[in-house]
Amino acid sequence: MTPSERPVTLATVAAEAGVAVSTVSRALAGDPQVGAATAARVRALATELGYVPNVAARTLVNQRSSSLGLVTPDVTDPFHGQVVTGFQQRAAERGYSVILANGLGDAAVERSALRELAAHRVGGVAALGCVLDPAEIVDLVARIPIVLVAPEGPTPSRTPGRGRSAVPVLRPDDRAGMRFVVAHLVDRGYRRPCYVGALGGATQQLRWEAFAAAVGEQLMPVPMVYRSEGRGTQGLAAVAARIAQDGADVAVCYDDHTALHLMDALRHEGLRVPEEVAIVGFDDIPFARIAWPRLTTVAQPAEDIGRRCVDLLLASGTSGRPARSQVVGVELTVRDSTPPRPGRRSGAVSGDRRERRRTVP
Amino acid sequence: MTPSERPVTLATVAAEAGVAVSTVSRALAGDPQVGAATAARVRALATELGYVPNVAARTLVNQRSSSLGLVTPDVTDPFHGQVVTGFQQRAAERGYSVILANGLGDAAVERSALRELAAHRVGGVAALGCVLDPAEIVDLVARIPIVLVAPEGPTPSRTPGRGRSAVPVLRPDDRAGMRFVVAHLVDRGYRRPCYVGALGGATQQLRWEAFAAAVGEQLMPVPMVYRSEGRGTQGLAAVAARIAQDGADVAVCYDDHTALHLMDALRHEGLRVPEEVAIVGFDDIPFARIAWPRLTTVAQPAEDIGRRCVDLLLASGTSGRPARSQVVGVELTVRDSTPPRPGRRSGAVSGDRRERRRTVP
DNA sequence: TTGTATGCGTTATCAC
DNA sequence: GTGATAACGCATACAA
Repeated sequence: MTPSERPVTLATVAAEAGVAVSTVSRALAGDPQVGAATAARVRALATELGYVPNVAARTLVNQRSSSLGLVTPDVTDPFHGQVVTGFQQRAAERGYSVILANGLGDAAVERSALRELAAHRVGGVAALGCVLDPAEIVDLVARIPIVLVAPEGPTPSRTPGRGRSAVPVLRPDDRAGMRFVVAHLVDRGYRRPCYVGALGGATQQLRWEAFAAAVGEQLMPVPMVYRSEGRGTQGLAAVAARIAQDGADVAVCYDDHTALHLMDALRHEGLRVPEEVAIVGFDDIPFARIAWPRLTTVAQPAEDIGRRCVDLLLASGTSGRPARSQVVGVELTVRDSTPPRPGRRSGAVSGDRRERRRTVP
Repeated sequence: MTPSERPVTLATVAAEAGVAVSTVSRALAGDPQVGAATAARVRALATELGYVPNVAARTLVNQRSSSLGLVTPDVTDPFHGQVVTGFQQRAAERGYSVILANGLGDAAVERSALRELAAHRVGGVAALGCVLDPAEIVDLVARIPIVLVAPEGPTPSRTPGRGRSAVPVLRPDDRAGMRFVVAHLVDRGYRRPCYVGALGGATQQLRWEAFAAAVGEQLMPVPMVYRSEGRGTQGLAAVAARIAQDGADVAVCYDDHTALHLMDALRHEGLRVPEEVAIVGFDDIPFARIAWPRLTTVAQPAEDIGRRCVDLLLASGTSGRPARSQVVGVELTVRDSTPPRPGRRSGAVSGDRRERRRTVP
């Protein structure tokens, strides 16, 4: 209201109210020790003067900040965007701000992002799809609670879900997801599946392995694997051409983004989707639902993952112990990109949407 | 490296190096006044001890923080996501962190978000699609530089582009965009356009007005207007049904999100897109390119808008004057959702790759 | 070239 | 109940 030249602090309010700064601090903090009359007077004066607390000062004296750090490769990716939304919401609910840092999938950028967050003395850091070595990550953030979501860096020990590794990791249940997918494809009469993904990331590797294992369990023929180069449709043009040649009847993709681009590339190649080649994705991003054909995919609870990160971080901050790694449950969302294969008996499921769920320890 | 019990500060390094804190501070800041030898020794010691500067303390003494605030309705929206990415990148380039706050299109949430940013004493605030009254916004952030991107709140004065309003605003050039669209539609032989949007926002209103004006300039018949209720396909089902009834040959949509959902709804209604109803979007989000048919749309330079916000904010911070409002240029991206209308001569538009494929029911 | 001292705005620990 | 005061970690004007 009244635009004052100098910023209004506790001292300003104290002077105006004729009390000490400590009293103002207590009154504004809701300390029951202060008299009801003074408290009311001070509070009224504070709002009137437009007092706004200074978090920097507060952080300094409290030795702990009211912000959490979130590093993500790219907010533009819908899946990451949803995680960010969930993280942001839950953080706000618990009185925390969010400092967002993009890693861009680049080690150097991620490093400086983490350093920055460490400098902010944030109450915790969640890192999505980090390419850095987990060991280096814990080193960078020092003693700040951290949680890794589907890290892409080198895996320190291949004991997923069992022994407690030094750094807590959240991962979708790729095994279960791919089992759902393969069971669904068998049920719908598909016989020649192939897999489409890129190279490099740990998640890429794990997901492919999960698919291969599921295919083995169902005694399906060993699928072809196609590696896309770079993101976008152009990288998938070559893949589409080879799929057309090899005659796969369904392409299981690393994620929805790949799946949607593959659809586009396949059509460009003259193939009809899903009549000639069916498609399966992973993530269930919002656009999977309005693509044409609507995409059958494995749904990850993206926003929930974001929320869970906040809870883990805050719990870890108060307990002092690092959180435990978790496997996040997934569901199969059946849509129109995997119709029943003609000439095969399909399971007597008439509806087009069905969700199965399975929880994992 | 060496996990110390107490956090390592300037004092820690100073004690270890046998110099004063001020010397360490200067050495680490790259002050040429300190001796080369001491500087090197101090710097080595700092990294060895794992010293990380404390931004809270730095902010407190500098009276200005090295963070910028960004409030957005929802990061999940691809357009906003891209703006966030650009903002984030440019901020990092200039040594700033980004505090992200979701407004969720709710006045109360936005209010507390802005209050939070004010408490952080950020160096500037960019607000995307804020529903709050601009007057209240400037009041909330006090003397912090601010820029509004396509605000949805009540417009204080209808003098777009001319007189300097109190708060700087960035807006896409809806007029130009819609002129491009209508010219393109006329050229392709469309005669019965309609407009699909929602109610409420200022941007909604301005965009519709821009479209109506462009239609008038081209002497096209006055278009039907359909208002969708809520987001998503369900809200557009009724619209699709009425479009089928009324017989429009092209639907110009408020944004790509609406356009993509409308495509889905129209197909659900049994209409073929784009053969029976063509579609035009606005924004050019990444998925516009891989939708089927690929979406003709007006491209906004989303990431550039984000970057520009940072520059405006920082310039405003140093100059002390608020930035000037700007109109952001847009381009028409012609894809497959607006093919030449059969039976009409279409202008010999060359250079646009267009791919016509048969529709699969 | 380096050290000393002060203050940034808050909270917390004392005394009154 | 309330007031004075000491930190918190850092940058800087000033002294040496």
